[in-house]
Amino acid sequence: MSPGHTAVTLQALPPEPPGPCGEDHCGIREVLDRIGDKWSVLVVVELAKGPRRFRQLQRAIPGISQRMLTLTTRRLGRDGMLERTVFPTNPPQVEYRLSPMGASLAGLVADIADWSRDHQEAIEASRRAWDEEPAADD
Amino acid sequence: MSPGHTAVTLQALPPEPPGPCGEDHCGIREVLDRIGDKWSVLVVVELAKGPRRFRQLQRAIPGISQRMLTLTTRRLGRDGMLERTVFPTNPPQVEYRLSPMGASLAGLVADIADWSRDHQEAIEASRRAWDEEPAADD
DNA sequence: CTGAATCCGGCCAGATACTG
DNA sequence: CAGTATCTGGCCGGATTCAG
Repeated sequence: MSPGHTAVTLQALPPEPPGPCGEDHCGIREVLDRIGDKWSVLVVVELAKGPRRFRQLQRAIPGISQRMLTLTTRRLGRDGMLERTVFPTNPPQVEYRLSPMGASLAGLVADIADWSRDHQEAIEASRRAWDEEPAADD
Repeated sequence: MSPGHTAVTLQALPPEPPGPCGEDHCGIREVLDRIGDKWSVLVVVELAKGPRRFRQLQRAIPGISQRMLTLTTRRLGRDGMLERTVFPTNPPQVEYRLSPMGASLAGLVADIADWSRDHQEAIEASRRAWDEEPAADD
């Protein structure tokens, strides 16, 4: 992608794809893309407990791969949710900690967690009822 | 996948896959799987304004396909977030409206939207800074 | 230890056509 | 109008390997 590259004859691929952003859900998409993925929430929750190093994070989050942890921390860093500090030791150590905005996000995640807990049983009950009687549209 | 199939000689693939559910983020995953996907939030936001019919929803949410709207409403219905009412008219009409729990979820989504609005600019600024100077690890 | 790079399989979403 | 069925491509996530 050369930056100085201006609209050739590429039959102008739709510049504005499907922008369902007309009223009150504009920034939601971006935030949900961040916290909605598989691992970001877990990283945020873990970092809310205090600064962690790369390996520490990986051990604290069972099942995450190095690749996914790298991508997740990078994206969170790009969005300003966490700060990365490199200690030029040997072996190298990198510390991750939530930025103020990241801490704020952690609070939001905590709210979601509370809501989840409060409704978890109701949701599971609803699913069971739905799965058992397919003809019952509630 | 035959159900009566017990551990052959497949060098025992880990029976407990990746259960990162040990402390406070148990039900979060399920809720995020619901509101984290591409369309559910938009459907909830739209239904928060009042009951809608299928076609109405689709028109209110640019870019969603029939298939995705069907799947989204079905999943939300299975989780008890909305109720479906069929009017045996001609042509048939189906009305969707948020259940009490769905309305509660809408409140949560509103909180997320508020947070998103409050931090949208900061996030974009962070991204711009990140994208322009790759060497700056903040 | 902390990453980057590559390959690859599965799942999800979009497009399309068909039914009641 | 309200859905279902099928095909298909893309993206994401996991495993592995290489580098600083």
